[in-house]
Amino acid sequence: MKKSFRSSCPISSTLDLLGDKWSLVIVRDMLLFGKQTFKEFSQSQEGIATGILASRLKKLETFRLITKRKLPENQKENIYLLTKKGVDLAPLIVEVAYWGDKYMPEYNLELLPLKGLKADKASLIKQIQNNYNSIFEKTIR
Amino acid sequence: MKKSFRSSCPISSTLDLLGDKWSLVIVRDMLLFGKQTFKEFSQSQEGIATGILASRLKKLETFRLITKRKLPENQKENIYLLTKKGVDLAPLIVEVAYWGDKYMPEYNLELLPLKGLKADKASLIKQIQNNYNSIFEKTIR
DNA sequence: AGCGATTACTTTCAAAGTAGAAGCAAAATA
DNA sequence: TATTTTGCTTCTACTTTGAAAGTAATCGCT
Repeated sequence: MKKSFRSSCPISSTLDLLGDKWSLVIVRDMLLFGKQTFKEFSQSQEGIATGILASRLKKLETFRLITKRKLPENQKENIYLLTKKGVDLAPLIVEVAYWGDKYMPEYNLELLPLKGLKADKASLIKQIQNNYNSIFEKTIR
Repeated sequence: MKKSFRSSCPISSTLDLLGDKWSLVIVRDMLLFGKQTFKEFSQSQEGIATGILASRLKKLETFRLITKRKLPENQKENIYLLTKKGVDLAPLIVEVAYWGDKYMPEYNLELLPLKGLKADKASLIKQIQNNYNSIFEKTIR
């Protein structure tokens, strides 16, 4: 895994970390679809290869956007959860979704969790984050 | 140039187009630093290779995020300008900058055009877009 | 008009990254 | 105990990237 950053610019540094085709898709699946396990991620619409999925999960864990743990009642599955650093990507993801929905309509028809909520961006972000936090609570306790 | 999209999700489709390490750096340079020519882009802090720069400009032009033209008084330089579709990436870029500034402080020390403007995100976006529009007007007329 | 410098690329090629398939060990289930 | 599930790793082919060098058109100077 490469860990070098091209410059001291926060934009290019963020792109060094997340600027690939898969990292934010994984975060999307966690934040909007509540996915938590390797298997769930590997079944995304986009069809991520398991090797790439493994390397991306490792990178996100290394940079503390997600945590990996096992639940006491299940020693087989790993549970991946977003940290605050990861949940704080919600505004960025929402902006990506808005721009994509506006400018790539030929390819995008439905993104279920965001439907009918376009009026108020700030409350949409809040709702996504609150929803994730309740999933998080439900999972770890 | 690949033109295929993995799914009908606006997030993954946007990442198919812009999810690489360079496209948004070029948009940043146009939007925040007013860069307009191949030479100016090739002199970014991050040191983009000319081959990659050429391919990214072509892609951005193909998808109509930027336009390429020559000014009557200079047949040598190409002038690249953002379209509305490109300027509308301002909110996304601002979110990337905010997240990076918050979570990668060890690498990011200054991004000049955004300094001291963190209080009000919406007006920052507006200011960036208005500023770009005035650069645009100044250039083409 | 001639000449070197500048600009905007293109080409080349090795290195790195990606994608798909198969393999495998540990844990859970039958 | 045998089979399935889960979470990977490994393998191989293919694609993309990055650094350097090359090229053609235009410009600026004399």
